[in-house]
Amino acid sequence: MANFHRFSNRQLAQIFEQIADLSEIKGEVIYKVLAYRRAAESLAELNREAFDIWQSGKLTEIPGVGKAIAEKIEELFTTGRLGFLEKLTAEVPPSLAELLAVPDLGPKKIALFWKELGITTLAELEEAARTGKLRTLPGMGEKSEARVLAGIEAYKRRSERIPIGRAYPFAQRLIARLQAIPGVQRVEMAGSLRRGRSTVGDIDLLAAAADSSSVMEAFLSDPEVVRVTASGETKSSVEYSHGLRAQLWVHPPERFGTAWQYATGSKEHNVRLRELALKQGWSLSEHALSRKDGSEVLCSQEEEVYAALGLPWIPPELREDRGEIQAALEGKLPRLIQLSEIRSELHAHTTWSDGKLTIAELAEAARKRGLEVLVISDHSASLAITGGLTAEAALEQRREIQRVQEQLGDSIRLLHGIEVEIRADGSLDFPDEVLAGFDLVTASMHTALRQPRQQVTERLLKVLRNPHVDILGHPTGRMFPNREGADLDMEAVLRAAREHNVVLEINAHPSRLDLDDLYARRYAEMGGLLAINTDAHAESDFDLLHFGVTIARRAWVEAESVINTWPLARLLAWLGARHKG
DNA sequence: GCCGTTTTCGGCCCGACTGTTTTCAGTCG
Repeated sequence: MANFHRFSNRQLAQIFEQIADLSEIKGEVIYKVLAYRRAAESLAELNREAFDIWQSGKLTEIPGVGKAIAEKIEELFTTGRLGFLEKLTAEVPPSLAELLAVPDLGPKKIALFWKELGITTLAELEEAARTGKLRTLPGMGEKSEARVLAGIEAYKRRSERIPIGRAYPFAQRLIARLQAIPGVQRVEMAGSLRRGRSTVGDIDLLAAAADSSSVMEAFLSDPEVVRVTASGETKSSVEYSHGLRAQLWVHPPERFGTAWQYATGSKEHNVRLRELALKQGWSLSEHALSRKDGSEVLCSQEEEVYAALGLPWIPPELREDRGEIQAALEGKLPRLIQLSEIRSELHAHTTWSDGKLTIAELAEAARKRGLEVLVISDHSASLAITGGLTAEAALEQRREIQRVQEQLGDSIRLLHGIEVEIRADGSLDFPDEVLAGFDLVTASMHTALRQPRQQVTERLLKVLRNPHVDILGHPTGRMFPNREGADLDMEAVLRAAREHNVVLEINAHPSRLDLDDLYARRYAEMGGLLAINTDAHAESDFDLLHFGVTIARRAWVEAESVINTWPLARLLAWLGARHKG
């Protein structure tokens, strides 16, 4: 048995990203650079291990991976090294790649600074800019030099990508302000925020107005704006005091459809769409669909853009160049789950552990939102910080739930669940006979997430074999922005969950969003069932449900695969069948 | 370097904004 080097998808993606960066600075043909970059992106969002795909001899089936890149991946797996990259880094100092992340610095300028001034690091670049050396270079002037310094500062204070839970409410406030401006017909979110990515780089907004000047001015002069990074007639960008950035496009209402389609992206989706347009004799831009003779077709609605290309409207959550255009061409787009189809909350906490509401208050909050079923599922004892339940307390809680149910009548159905703690050794807080008493058992990990891959994977496999476990809660344990999830062999976890018919949770809290869209898609494709839960600890948490639904939509998931969409009778029948088996 | 219901060779999205090189290159999304 050969000793292979098991690079993760992420490691492979980083390697090809580095090749792309250094090749670009070197001045390599741009299409090679783009090919490496596309392969890197493709690897990064693969929902299976490239290593496994290599072992089955199917590397070139990965989009963007052809013969040359497949050979490089194979070299990495078999030797642990890549001769091509070693040659490249001998030629182009690898420290230059970091400079590409500085705003307004691209490969051409970086190559210029390197070749003319020998600059290879950020510190050297800053020094050269401060001492006026950059302005002497061809194509550079005082303003460009100042721009480099500003870029370096922006890079240093640059926040990481923003969790959607933070960006979304801020975007809503911005929209409300802009909508109040006379002449503005409509303001919408665009970009990765509209596509529902878990983190966003900046907030993209699009306004419809015949005349852009007043809305642009309002956008730029907002009291929270600390810096204007671009300002034009149709597009402006700003930075706010708390580090968020936003970008606003303004287009006339009759062109809103093409503009919104463009501003929503993703870039890759747009590229594919424009390629398709070209094949059909169109040129597609944010302004219009145009023919070669210069004639234009204007679209005020997005649907018209897609329809002109012979496609059904593609929901924004799918626009990631993950096969959605092909599916649309074939009429095989999924009928994505919608927020309104959710009937039950299966994971919520009360004052019996670390929740803020009593059972009655929680039930009322759920009922007010139209939920038909609420599973009370507090923490179990070993998660001491939450004041988790002992087996005795759980029995007491069950009686309390029954009492509250009697008061509520049939306005909402309460079930008694538990979020039982998965201990470090993979055992659960409660013995089987206690677990058997609950209507629904969710098992979750909160501690010892840093265990080595094999250990933490085994730990979950053991849990999944337990017939009392119905749902695996927030499977990886990740938390935005700081805590990485456990280093799981996800393929093994998904297979085991499927084998034992365990439901995987998409935890809707914006700091979790766990499972993520890639693995949720994989699990649904395997025929597995999902649950979308808010993990509510307070009343307002119920309103975070849409974030979870968005993850499911990004995962191409239909309502049928999500048990929260099932009517009570079906849910109970399913639970009953599980617990008998 | 990848890819193929117009191509196994010859393509590979499109436009705004900025600064500098007075007609365009670089960067970005």
